Amino acid sequence: MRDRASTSGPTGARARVRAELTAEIKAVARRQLAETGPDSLSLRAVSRELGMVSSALYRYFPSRDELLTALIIDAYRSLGEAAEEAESAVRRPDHAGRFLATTGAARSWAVLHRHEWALIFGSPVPGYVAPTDTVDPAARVPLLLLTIAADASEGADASARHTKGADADVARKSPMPRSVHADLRALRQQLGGPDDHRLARWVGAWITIVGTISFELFGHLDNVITDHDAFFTHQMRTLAIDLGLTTTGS
Amino acid sequence: MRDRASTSGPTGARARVRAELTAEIKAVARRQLAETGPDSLSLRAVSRELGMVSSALYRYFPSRDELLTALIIDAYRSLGEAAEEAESAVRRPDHAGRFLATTGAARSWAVLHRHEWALIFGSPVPGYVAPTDTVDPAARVPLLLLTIAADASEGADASARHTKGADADVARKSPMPRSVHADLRALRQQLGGPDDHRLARWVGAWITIVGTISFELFGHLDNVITDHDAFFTHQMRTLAIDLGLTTTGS
DNA sequence: TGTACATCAGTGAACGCGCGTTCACTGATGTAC
DNA sequence: TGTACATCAGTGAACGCGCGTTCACTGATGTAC
Repeated sequence: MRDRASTSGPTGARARVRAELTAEIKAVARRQLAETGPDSLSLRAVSRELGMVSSALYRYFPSRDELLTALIIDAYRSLGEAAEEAESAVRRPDHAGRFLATTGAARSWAVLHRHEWALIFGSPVPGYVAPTDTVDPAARVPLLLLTIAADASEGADASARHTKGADADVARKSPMPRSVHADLRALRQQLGGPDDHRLARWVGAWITIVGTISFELFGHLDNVITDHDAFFTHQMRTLAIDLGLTTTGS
Repeated sequence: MRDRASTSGPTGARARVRAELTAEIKAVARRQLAETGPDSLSLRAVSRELGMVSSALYRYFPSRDELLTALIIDAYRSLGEAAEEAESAVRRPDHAGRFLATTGAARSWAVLHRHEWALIFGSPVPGYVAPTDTVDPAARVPLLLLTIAADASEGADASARHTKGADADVARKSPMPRSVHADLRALRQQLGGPDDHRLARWVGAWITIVGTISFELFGHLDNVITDHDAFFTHQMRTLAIDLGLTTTGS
């Protein structure tokens, strides 16, 4: 299975085998996750499938929680990659297209990795506390959306100067409390992004995207909507409209 | 604790005591849920807290799953009541107010009953299949929202005839696939509601409401937004605007 | 190139725990006459 | 009103299962000289 006869890596053969087995453990755990759900993911079951004794896993992960953390980080990474790849295939000025590609890729990934989605966006696993290393991978898709937001609002600002479009935009702002302004300002200092009202809309959009995918995956669309795919796309198109995204750019 | 000395009910004292204990079991289970989460809710732990032997619970619930089902139904009911009560306190023509009261009440309920919220809107419990009795209670808040939608779109139709508002409305429609039309038609036949484009927006709104509450409760707002309450209200105001809701009616 | 020692992967048994569910049982409470 | 029987709540032991984690151990693989 694992061939240690191939070219010796820079860190030595032992280290390479170790990395491979670590990956294999995660792969098996991911597969089992796909059948059960985070709470019932068991080290013993994973070791059984690997043909090892359960205690052997402790050479690779100091505890069950650490394995969970590794899976969470991998899930965020995998989701982020899928979204980025889909988004990068769309021509830059097509803001709406980039948005739809991103959200569509996120949903497709979620449908293909239901329990991994549940692991990162579902109910928190009781007793498990996510360490800080999960923060960066978690921000990947939101960051991607913010780049679209930035590109789109540049265009909007330019065109607003000589159209009546700006009026409609202002009319669709709701009053924003000081505390929200402060939170958004802090957020913009970290990640960038457009002005507070637009930023709030984009944060809301991200929440809606996650919510729409979860709603479907957690079964709440059953017996209500049959064509989940078409429904999702329609919702995202509507969301794109509300975000003021266009297909051709400014 | 349970006094069987009071006036004998219509179904006999034994039945009354039985009903009381059933309620007590659910109450304890609910309390334990608040500490752990659905997966780790254990019949043995519940019986322990009640000072009974674990097998005694089987006089009241034929299995753990049935207890879970009872809790789910109760949760939907409790949420529905909270939302309806809040909504009914707002004067009828204030559509935006009714919307904000409903969503605010839903969030407040969720914050107060985090794990019950997770039970109904979080990741599905592995192996558990929700029976059909949960459908009606689950539809309560969505139905309430639809009554607001109906009232609001009546007003909108009336005013659209002699303002330019209708144009803006049309501009904010995205093309809708046949399959989605069909699904929405079926939905309207069951529950009523406005035309397909508006109905799609309201279904989307319900999904966004649930998603926004879950996003907060499941910890994804942590380290990003400090004032959760103000943030939620702002998001809902924005949503109300996108739904075309006004404060005074037509 | 060869030997001596240190490192590390994997074993197997054990600890101590919890779980859902079944079953034959004891008493107490209700019901019919 | 009083007795005889049926109903039902709750008991306690048991079945069979799974779990995370620790620990002393055996061998194999790598490293330093």
